[in-house]
Amino acid sequence: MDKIYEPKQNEEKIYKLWEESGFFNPDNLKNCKKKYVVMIPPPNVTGSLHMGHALDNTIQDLLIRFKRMQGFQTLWMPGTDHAGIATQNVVEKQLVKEGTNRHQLGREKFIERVWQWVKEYGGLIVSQLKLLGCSCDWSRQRFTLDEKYSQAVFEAFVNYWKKGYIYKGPRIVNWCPRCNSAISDLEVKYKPEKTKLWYIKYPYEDDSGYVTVATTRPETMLGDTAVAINPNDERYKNLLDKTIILPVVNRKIKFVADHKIDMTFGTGAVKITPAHDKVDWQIGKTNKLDIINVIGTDAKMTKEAGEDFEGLTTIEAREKIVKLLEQQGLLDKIEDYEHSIGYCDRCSTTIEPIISEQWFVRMDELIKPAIKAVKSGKVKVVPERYHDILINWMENIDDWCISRQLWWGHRIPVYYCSDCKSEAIVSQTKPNKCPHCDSNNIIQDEDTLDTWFSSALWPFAALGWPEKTKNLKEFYPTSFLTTAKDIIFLWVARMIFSSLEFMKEIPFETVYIHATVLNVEGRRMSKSLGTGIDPLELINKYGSDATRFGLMYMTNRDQQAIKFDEQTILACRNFINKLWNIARFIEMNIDNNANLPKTKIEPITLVDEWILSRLNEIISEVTKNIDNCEFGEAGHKIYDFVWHEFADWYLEISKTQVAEDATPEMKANTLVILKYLLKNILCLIHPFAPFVTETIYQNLKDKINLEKSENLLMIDRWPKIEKRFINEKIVSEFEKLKNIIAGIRNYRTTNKIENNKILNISIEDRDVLEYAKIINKLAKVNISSEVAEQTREEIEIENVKIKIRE
RNA sequence: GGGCGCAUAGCUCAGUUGGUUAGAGCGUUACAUUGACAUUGUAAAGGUCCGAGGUUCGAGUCCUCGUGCGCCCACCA
Repeated sequence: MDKIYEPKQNEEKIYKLWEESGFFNPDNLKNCKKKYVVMIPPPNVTGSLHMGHALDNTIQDLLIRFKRMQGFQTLWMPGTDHAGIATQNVVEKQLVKEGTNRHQLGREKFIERVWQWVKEYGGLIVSQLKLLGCSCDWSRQRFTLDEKYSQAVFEAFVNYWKKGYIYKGPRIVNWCPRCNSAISDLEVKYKPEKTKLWYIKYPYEDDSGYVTVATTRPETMLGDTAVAINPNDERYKNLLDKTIILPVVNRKIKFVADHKIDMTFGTGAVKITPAHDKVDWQIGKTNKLDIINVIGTDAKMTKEAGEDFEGLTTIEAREKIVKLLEQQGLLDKIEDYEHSIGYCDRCSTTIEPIISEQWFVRMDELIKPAIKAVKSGKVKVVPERYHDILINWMENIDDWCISRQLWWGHRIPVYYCSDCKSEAIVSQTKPNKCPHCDSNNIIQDEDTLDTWFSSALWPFAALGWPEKTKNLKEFYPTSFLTTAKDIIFLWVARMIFSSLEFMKEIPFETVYIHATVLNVEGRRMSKSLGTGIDPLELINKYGSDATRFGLMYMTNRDQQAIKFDEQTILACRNFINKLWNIARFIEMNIDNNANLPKTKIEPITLVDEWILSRLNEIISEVTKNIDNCEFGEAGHKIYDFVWHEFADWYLEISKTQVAEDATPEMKANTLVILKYLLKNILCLIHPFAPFVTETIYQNLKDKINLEKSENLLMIDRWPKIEKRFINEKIVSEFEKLKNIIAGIRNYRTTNKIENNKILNISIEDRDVLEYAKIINKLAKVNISSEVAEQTREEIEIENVKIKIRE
């Protein structure tokens, strides 16, 4: 074994060894009593490993390896997501570079192009997960646009349709003019922006005055069809019957009363544009107002906006209208104002609320069992605080807009007859002819489904649903899911209700929402801002194990953010190396004493008993910590125990126990304990740092195993707690000895005693004298029990008098 | 507007049900180098536990208010 552990020389080799062993695949794990299943949050096929993935997947691999060693039949199901908008965007950008676009290419050719891209680059994230050491069952890997998976998606759609949950209709949606598609509420990100609040006078028809409305978007007034006030507002109570003349357009509009109106904002009177504002749309609906679309899908003013405005951008129209109002003396005042404007999560284009025909899933019925499952704790949410957040969202859920005007994705399985124009035909496959008129002039709906519609089915569709596959039967429901908090609603909630709908069963028992990895300044890691740290660089620099261990070391169960500090990874790299050298030291001692085979553990000395007790306490605590998602705590305990108890104390003291003057019995016993400790430590560390532990194990398995064991550490048994070794009294007694040694060391330093000088001291305490050999070695002293005649100084540690002689 | 989280050493964080002298890693300082490891060892310095009030024999820990930072949700015209 080399002096220093070199990750690069071992990681690839070891990963190959694991893969070839077949034990990532649960079918090859024999004699398992229970199952443990984790579905990977399928990364976007366009993705490249970032810090969030590194954390997310380290947690999953840690648990899978932990459970596998505990004898569970473990399945970690991998896959990638076709990621509608993201992937389409990537390929569209390529096309722009080539001087063309998707419309020139046409739908079919474009999709072909995307598939080509996926085949060429889609495997990147998977190869990166392997570098991280992920023990997924790659033989089961799925892609959300696989043929079989697509069938599941269509099955789900048809199912919802048959139950009356799916409807198509005009509704106000968040429209991204760049993507040329509707997006769901969850895909809109809001940013505060400084703007103006324009106060506009709307005159009454009878010339008796005017009502002033305040707006941030004067251009939308072209589509106004009412002015709303709060029914309790005294100021407007007697004006409700008045007819208003909408300036510029000169349309007659009326007052409506609605409780949604905040009397304290602006003038308490609000212009209502049902076609271009969500609230207005709702008010329009309850009051049966006309809808006038003045902004088109290209974010430009439409024909309905009038010929003076048609074709203008919203900003141009705004300027023109403000000018007109000013000329007509209808602009009351302009105030500075700050409010939030919505942007497309994918491309940061300003969202335009417009009315369009979209497909929706009615949520009121579907969500009920999901709420129940979470409330009852059948699905356990960790950390606890997300429980209420999730419930609250589910209880206030809106219908889900599932159609996207994209080409890359699952095309909506709805067909229309071009001849008889009868109602839509919903079918998993394209019908040969129209059931009404027998025409074979059938066309499919142009839209595709929201990517999250398919991801929502992941826990069971990836296992083969709707077919009753062996996989589905064996591995559903799953055990654990972990993900970032930003997709709790987008994904987690939707998996829960989809699973309850189609499987009549929860998708996972526990969902763990881990922290977000921020940089050390507490900012979001972002590629475009250059504030990110690339986990692959860390793996390259410090090794996969150090990266994993470091990430776990800084993760606390309930924390919401991790301020990522590279120093921790460095510290963990050193820890990995420490472990390596512990193994080297033990190997050296085994080799030096090859003539002393022994397999029974019989602690002789206090230190023996102490380390055995401590190890078993640590095993017990770490096991509990991991089961409770307390990965950081488990990591700290392992780190501290291995380095600062086992290496610093036991290993140092063991040197006296295997020294030449030690009895063969003492030597043999010490060796057994060293082997036992090393084996157990390797097991404990393996889920955190699989490569180095497996490397050491492959080097030393024949030397350190006390009983029959597996060829791979990966499938070896998780340490069993040996209660007989736990002894608190011994531990506190050893603590006393440690303190005495530390006290003498401290005396040496503060008195500037040269490092290589052996200090003569006397101790009369008989209990302490028993450990004279150890104290002599570790504190560089020479203890004598005789009463000292010449004493330079007397110190007292732990009630033990220590006389320092010349 | 509603909700959640955080604030402890120069930096990143632990601190369990309130209980002696508040801990760790990194960094800093001093000393140590041929037998596991300098990616090391030993020791040290370093803290008004954000502020104010309260409960208590006792508060980093519990309560109230405030300040600063971060996050989420919402129909902020």
